[in-house]
Amino acid sequence: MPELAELKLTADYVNRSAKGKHFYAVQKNPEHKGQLFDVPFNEFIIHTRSRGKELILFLESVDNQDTLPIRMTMGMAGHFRLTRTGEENKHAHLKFLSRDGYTLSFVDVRRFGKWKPKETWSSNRGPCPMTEFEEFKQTIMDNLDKKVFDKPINELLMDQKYFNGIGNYLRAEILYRIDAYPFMPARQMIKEHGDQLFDLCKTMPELAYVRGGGEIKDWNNPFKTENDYIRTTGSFFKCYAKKGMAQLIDKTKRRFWYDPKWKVLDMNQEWDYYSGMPNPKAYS
DNA sequence: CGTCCACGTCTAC
DNA sequence: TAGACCTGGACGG
Repeated sequence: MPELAELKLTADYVNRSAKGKHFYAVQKNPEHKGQLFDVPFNEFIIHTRSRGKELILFLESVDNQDTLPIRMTMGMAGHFRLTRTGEENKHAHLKFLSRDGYTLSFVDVRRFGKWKPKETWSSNRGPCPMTEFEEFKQTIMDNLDKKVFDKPINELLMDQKYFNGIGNYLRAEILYRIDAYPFMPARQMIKEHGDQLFDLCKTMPELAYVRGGGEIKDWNNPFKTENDYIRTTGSFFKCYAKKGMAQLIDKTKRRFWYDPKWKVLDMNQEWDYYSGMPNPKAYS
């Protein structure tokens, strides 16, 4: 999915696709459980912004100043596609029809993506590490005494309240680049390697963004040019799903990829005898 | 055919 | 802290 970089690429795609178009209708696939809503305008334009793993579509009336925001998340596979009207993808669940015969569709095979009209950014998600870097750092520093920072850093990185936009591949790529035990308590990691950790929470999504979404299977940056391929030779991924890396299923049932030098050999031991570091289980 | 796996949340015991 | 929510691709028999 869409993690931070893909959300930003999705926003770029929507802005570019909708540019100059006037839309007049919204349709929902009845299969989808999402809310059907009316757009109270005869004609509207669409623009969008992303923040972490959220995106807001702004439907703006052509006739007056009214705007209807739609808050969205992309789930595991959601994205937008512009097609000729009538040629929409089988899994297009929310469609905006334009006067010149095109449809901007929200396509989502697994239907984990969601939308909610009249809503803007969720209060339970923190600032975007890429576009609101100072606020992102400050929010964490202001809350460092909270109990949630006792959790191992590899688990806390998935917490959208503090790391909005970081997902399963980004946490692996971020922690792989820090020479420290990836299961240590988050507070300790932030105290000892905070500057590097914060920087990586910004630069890894930036790198994935310029490389067109981390080159993840099923996600292709529609704007990628031949020059981008040349400029970005080599995979973005050094750790996630790479042969030779260590992996384990974490407490939340997600697969965590990490440097085998920190390999946990016995999940039942409080201290890992190979790395000499505390076993992640000791913190769960 | 079957089982496992996937870039993420949600909510119900 | 299990499951629930979904489809489809990879791979095994």
